[in-house]
Amino acid sequence: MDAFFVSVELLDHPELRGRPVVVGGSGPRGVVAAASYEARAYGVFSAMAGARARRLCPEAIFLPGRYARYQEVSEQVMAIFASFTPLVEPISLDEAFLDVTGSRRLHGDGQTIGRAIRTRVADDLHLTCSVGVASVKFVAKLASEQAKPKASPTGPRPGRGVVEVADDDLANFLHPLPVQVLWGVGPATLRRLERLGVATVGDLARLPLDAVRSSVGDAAGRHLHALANGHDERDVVPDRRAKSVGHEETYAVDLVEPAAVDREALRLSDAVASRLRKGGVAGRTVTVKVRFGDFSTITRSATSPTSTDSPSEIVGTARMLLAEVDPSAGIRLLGISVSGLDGGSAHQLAFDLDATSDQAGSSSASAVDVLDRAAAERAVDEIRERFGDDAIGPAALLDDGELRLRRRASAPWGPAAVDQAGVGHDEQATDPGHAL
DNA sequence: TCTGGGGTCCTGACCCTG
DNA sequence: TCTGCAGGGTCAGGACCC
Repeated sequence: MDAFFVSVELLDHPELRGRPVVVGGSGPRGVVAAASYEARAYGVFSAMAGARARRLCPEAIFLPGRYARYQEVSEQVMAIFASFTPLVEPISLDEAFLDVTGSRRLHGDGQTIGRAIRTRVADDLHLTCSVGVASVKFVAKLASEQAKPKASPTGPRPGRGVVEVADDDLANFLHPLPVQVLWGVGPATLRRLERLGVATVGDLARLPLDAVRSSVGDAAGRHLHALANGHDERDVVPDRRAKSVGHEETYAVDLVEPAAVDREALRLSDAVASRLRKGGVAGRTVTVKVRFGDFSTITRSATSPTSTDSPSEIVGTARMLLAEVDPSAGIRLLGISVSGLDGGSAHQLAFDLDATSDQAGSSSASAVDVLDRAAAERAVDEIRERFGDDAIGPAALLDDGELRLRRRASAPWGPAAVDQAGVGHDEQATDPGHAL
């Protein structure tokens, strides 16, 4: 999709068409999530710090971003893709690989299908997309980049819409491109490759494999060398399962008080657990991530013998891990994730759990406690299903009678506002909820 | 200059076990 | 019983993607 987040905003706010519009980057520590082609003409690009974007283009209109709305439109886009082939592999909200090998008899060749998809997306959703056609996934991705519109000082220049790279033209297409277009070449790998005299994909393709492996590592070396030579055996994989579920948040003002850190750990754990249960999965490894004011980042993790989707168990592990972290230097970002996922819902009872009702005064959890808690969590899920994510939550998150849960990605591009506790909150979450 | 959020994958160190 | 080794699991961190 072309400038997807911005295009959705323009769909809902047509009066902004033709003006420089930026999604994200409005807060003190936010970054740009998407920029309209008019804003790009000023040098504003995604992932740029909001402050820099405002300097480059002071007249730009900054919008906070509505993840749920983009998700909704994304589902409509993916449904159109799925009407051409069942083999759709989403790589983000606005991009997907489609294997149309088996659809050609019905819908025509790759170019024809690409044009038909563009027409459907334009007619049904009033959005534009660009299509790359190739027999190799990452080449198709690069071709789609070349098919996109381009920003210019006089306004957006339309792209070609569909670009196909034939198999016998792979080398001609790939080799002149800068090596950083390859998936897996970021700033660190680029520096290493530059030391080998590599500037283009062709330079990399001509190097001996062993030289590349010794420079960037075995796995990355093999992968990049194969890509540079146009080899990519990866199939289009629909229904890819997540391997971890996590939440992290950057705060408008660094957290320094242990109580504030604890409260945020509870909030994040609750959100993660809720998503695990929604996805029907549970995980064994809890990881906490802490980024300090100087941007140094540490992670700490612990793996338990049994998997969990319980907020109390996740926050318990997170608290244990955070006990080793001194927040006095200021915590800029806190994150909690759960990995080692398997099918959730069923609760494995550990041997140290009492199989009978817990005795009064005993500090150990009984099997009955666990089952009661699971029932309570199911009830919470049902309430959230009916009344929204912010309808119910841990009492410890009550703030002046208002429950502030701020769930998945409601402020995905940085903090927007600051309250007295120094914690940025989502401006959309205004309805007081009910605490547990 | 200032660096979000949600992920995946890889590497190396370390520990445990057979 | 001790030692060396290989393999697997865990943990922490880095790099990268959209």
